[in-house]
Amino acid sequence: MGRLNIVISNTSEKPLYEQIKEQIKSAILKGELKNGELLPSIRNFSTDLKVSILTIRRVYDELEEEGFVSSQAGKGTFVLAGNKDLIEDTKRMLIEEKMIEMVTLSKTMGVKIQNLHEMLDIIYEEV
Amino acid sequence: MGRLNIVISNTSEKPLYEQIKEQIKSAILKGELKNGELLPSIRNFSTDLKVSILTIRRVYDELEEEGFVSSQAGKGTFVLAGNKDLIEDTKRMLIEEKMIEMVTLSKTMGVKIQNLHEMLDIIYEEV
Amino acid sequence: MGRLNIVISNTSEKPLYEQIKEQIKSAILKGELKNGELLPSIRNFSTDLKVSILTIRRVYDELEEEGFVSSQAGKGTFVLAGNKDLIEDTKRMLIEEKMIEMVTLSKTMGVKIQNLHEMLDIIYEEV
Amino acid sequence: MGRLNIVISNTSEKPLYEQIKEQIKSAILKGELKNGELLPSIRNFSTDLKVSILTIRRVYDELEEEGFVSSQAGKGTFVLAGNKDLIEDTKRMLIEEKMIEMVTLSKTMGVKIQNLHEMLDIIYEEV
DNA sequence: GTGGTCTAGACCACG
DNA sequence: GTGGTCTAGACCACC
Repeated sequence: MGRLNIVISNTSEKPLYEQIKEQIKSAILKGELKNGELLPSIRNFSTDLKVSILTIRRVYDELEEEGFVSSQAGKGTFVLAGNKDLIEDTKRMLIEEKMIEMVTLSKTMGVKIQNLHEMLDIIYEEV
Repeated sequence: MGRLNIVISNTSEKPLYEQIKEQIKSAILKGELKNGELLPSIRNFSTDLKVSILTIRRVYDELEEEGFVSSQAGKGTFVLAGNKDLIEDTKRMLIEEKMIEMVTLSKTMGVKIQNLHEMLDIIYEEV
Repeated sequence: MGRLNIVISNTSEKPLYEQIKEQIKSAILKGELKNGELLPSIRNFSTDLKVSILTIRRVYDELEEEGFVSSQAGKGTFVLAGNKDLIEDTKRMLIEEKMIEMVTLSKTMGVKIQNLHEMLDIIYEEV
Repeated sequence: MGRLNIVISNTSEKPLYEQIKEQIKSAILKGELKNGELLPSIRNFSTDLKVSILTIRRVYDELEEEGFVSSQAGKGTFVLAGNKDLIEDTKRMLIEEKMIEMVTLSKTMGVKIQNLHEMLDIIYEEV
């Protein structure tokens, strides 16, 4: 399968299942995980990541609900990256969401659009 | 005192104390609450907002810890907006934080800086 | 609260969480549970129904996801029946779904529409 | 033999054996498979459909149990469509089952019989 | 008190 | 082997 490096932070305030879920989703969106690829079995994955089976199950359940994977009893859990629209829409949606938060905050504080463009250039270089 | 309209949403997933705290902080950053202004007493405030006294106490405690207000026994809780650096730094920090999140996400998805500038203009108009 | 009689069948092939979920949803759709009503706490409910806490949690989680209830830490789980469109759409959708299954089956077996109308009248009287 | 086009969906949530079984049963009920016809051998069938021999064995076993086929060691598996009553009863039973589900649901939601007749006409046209 | 998250097991149907 | 469901506990933040 494609590379799948999951990093779990115990100090993060985010739930484990959400951290794992986001990283898998991100790997699909970035194209690192391709259509039809088999994800690790629930048991193996939970052993590798040292988390409960239920945590991984929740990850797979929610990813399936959102249309990114398909789980089949007796077979495993597969990546569904065939739906290009879903992939692209999700990308744009995620970015827009963050940008709206930032712009809303900026406006309430009286920050001008020019300053934001400048900040954007600087930050895009740095990160 | 300056304008201080607190809106509490029971359907929000954010804790009550955080909603209240953010709105007070925002009012200070926007300059609606000026240096030295007296905030409502814990008792009055909790009555007005129909929340527990403990909730307001937590709000004031955390705001004091962050340096935005000062509580003095027997006198009340005052706004500390005199420290211009704190105010400006806090503004920039909050915005930068959001922008870094967004840019990081965009880069992992291969979105170009031009597209972000375009999105920024559009969203700045809309929100 | 409104009446909330949950009947669990251990012999049903349906998962427990689905049986419970459907009965709550049905009670909301029938108007037996009104907007704003407080559902039993997860702990009490699981004790009453003699099922695991996790099972009830899953019920509430999915009902929240579908927009029928709202859970708030420290407060409880409330009925959201205010959205009339959601309620009516859900009703029609559920019935349509079943009817499409039936009609599809009937057509593949060469059953005429007249026969279906007759069966419908008979069954509507009986059940 | 009569026409026997089996379509297997890997994304369906239904077990493979059930998908295959239903399609054979449906072909018998529709008259596409006639009395006495020889079904493919377990070995050939499993090769054609690219499924396990165990899966086909289960299909034939259950169909035999329900009286739709007869397996004879050394000869093969034959369609039993001679029993007209079984065929017709099965048809009506399957449809009735679905219709009862739908009507029960409709009644609990206060839907009138007229509306059901109207929906029936519309759906019969569309599907 | 409440829900939100997590663990460490288990049994089942399916392939 | 796989995922689907379920149990019986636990700790946390919030109110």
